[in-house]
Amino acid sequence: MGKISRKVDILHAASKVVSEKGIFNLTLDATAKEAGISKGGLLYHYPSKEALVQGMVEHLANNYREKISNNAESDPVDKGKWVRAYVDVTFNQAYQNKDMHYGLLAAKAVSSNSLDPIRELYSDWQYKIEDDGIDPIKATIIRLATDGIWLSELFDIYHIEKDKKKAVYEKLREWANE
Amino acid sequence: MGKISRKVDILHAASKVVSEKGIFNLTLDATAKEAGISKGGLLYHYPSKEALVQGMVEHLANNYREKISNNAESDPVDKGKWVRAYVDVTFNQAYQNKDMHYGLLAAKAVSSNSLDPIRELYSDWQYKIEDDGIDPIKATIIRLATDGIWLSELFDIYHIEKDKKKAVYEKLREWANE
DNA sequence: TTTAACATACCATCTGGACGGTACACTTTC
DNA sequence: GAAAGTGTACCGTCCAGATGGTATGTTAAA
Repeated sequence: MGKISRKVDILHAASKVVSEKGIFNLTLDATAKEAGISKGGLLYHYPSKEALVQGMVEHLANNYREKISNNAESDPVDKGKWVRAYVDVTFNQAYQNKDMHYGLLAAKAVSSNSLDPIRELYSDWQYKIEDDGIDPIKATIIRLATDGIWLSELFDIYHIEKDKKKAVYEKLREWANE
Repeated sequence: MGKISRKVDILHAASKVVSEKGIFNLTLDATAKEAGISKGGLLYHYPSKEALVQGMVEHLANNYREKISNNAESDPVDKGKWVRAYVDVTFNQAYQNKDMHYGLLAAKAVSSNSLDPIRELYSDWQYKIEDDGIDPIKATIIRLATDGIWLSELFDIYHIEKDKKKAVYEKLREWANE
């Protein structure tokens, strides 16, 4: 897209490779080709495959963190705002560049440390969600159900239908207000 | 363990490799070594890497299907029995040979078709859960939350604490009775 | 003219899997 | 009942191809 950040373009290219061809085909060659540069050019920006995957995870984590923060902070009601933000962003906003989730798949494959930024995010959210003014177990369940949707979709084991997804979304939102 | 089924031993060995060393190190050599046989011997039982992974997924799917069926059929109360069976088995029984879940990770990496047995299971359960005598959306949420736990654990992005897990379990069971 | 942003050529290593054997338990044939 | 044949369960070696990464250009902007 923009010429400003070729690095982000490369990240998108890598995600596309993973989503279309699987983790085993996330090679430097394939990523470079998808990004329209040579392998040398790719290695200039990301000096190793691990660095590339790290970049994917960090980009995803930063985007996600920012979106949820914005959402929670602009919520007029205090009680349950983090739970609502989590549900809202995951259901409605994160799916636009859903391909970026594939960075997690790659990270899980490459090395265990690569997932650290996401783990940190999660433990942070869990803390906020449990202190959100609603029953913490209920809040946790709402969060887990939300995770269940995107994880099973990322994993490709279960794709929920649009209508059902909307109904689930509405019920979860309802619970986040009680 | 038993000498009866070397094939199952091999499957366990492969799962162990994935869980300990990651998907990229699931090689025929590593699996053979872990199983205590040679590569040639391994290839006798599973003629290709894809066949090995296929074996892992099928084994997991069969075990899971059987456990849930037994659980549901022995439930004295009809209403909500499939939802309860799903929650019960996933929380309390599937975690004994949790390592087998790593077959899914391997399958996702190797080829898209390898996951078919699990997809079939899932669509089957979804059907039963929606026709279980309780509100289908609520039933779906219970199921999604259950998935959220094991998927995020498998993915290694969020590990729920024991106490919290128990509390979640009890609340989900409670909802499955309403 | 220096430096950022690439491209090209090349190498060392790893991996799947094909293949030729081996050991041994059955079974059939004579 | 011994010899010959047959199927099962392995072992160890070899190799073509793919892959991550290095080393060394090249070009265009500042």
